[in-house]
Amino acid sequence: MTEKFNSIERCDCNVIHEDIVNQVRDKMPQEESLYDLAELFKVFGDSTRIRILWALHEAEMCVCDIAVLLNMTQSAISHQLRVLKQANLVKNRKEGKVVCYSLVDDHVREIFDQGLIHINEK
Amino acid sequence: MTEKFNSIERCDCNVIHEDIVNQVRDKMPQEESLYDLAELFKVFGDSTRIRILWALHEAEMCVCDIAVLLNMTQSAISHQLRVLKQANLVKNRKEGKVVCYSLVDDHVREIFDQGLIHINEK
DNA sequence: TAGTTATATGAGCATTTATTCAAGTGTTTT
DNA sequence: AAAACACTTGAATAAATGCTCATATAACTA
Repeated sequence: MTEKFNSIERCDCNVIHEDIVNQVRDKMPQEESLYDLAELFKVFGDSTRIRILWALHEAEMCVCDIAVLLNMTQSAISHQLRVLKQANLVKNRKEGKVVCYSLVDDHVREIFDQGLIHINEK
Repeated sequence: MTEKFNSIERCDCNVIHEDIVNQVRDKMPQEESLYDLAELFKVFGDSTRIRILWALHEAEMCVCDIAVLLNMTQSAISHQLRVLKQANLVKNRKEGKVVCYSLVDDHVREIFDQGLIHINEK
């Protein structure tokens, strides 16, 4: 939101390619959309969270089960589940003392798959 | 690779849900795949890089043009292009002094789209 | 050859982030 | 009621990260 109008030096290219740059500028989505998109991918950009998401894609699980599965502390898992929930990727359900987490929808799987396609094609 | 065998306390859940946890464990991809996947998404998880990728999806561009388009220094753009190249998302082509960058393939667009589907559905 | 242009790179700095630790909440069990 | 249990939360810390600044490189130009 804090648009900057600093002293980015222009070069000859900018003049030569002015039309191209302007065309691209017009086609770019609004700053906010791209920021949100980056925020979403940032959530996927951590191996702990990726592993949690993958696990939840297989089955609904409680915090302590995920902790044992990934061999990490409950606290660490709980912190990351919070991030995942804020990103609207997981939801939870209370069953007595236990809190069960699951995926909100199946987008996660599709995003995974796209990523894997890229990785497996190098 | 450095597998940890620390003192993650087991709870009653782990015993009750032992079968589920083991099933999920068996289905989980190898640690390395998920790590690579996280690394890929980490690259997408920055708004500068997302904006560069989006721009390159519209047109092949040189470093200084991208810098002007995004109103950032050439140095900052160059650093990020390096990250994108290491992730095998962009390639470059030298034309005299000028270095032109473009997308390696169209996976980027597909990964974008999956992300946008999720964002637009809250 | 000297100077300019376009880009790359390394060090430094400020910010973000993932985990740990300690303490707190709410539920169940004894 | 007290203790145990599953989980959450906030502060602290170490590591990672993005940008800036100065400098280096490589190609073009005068």
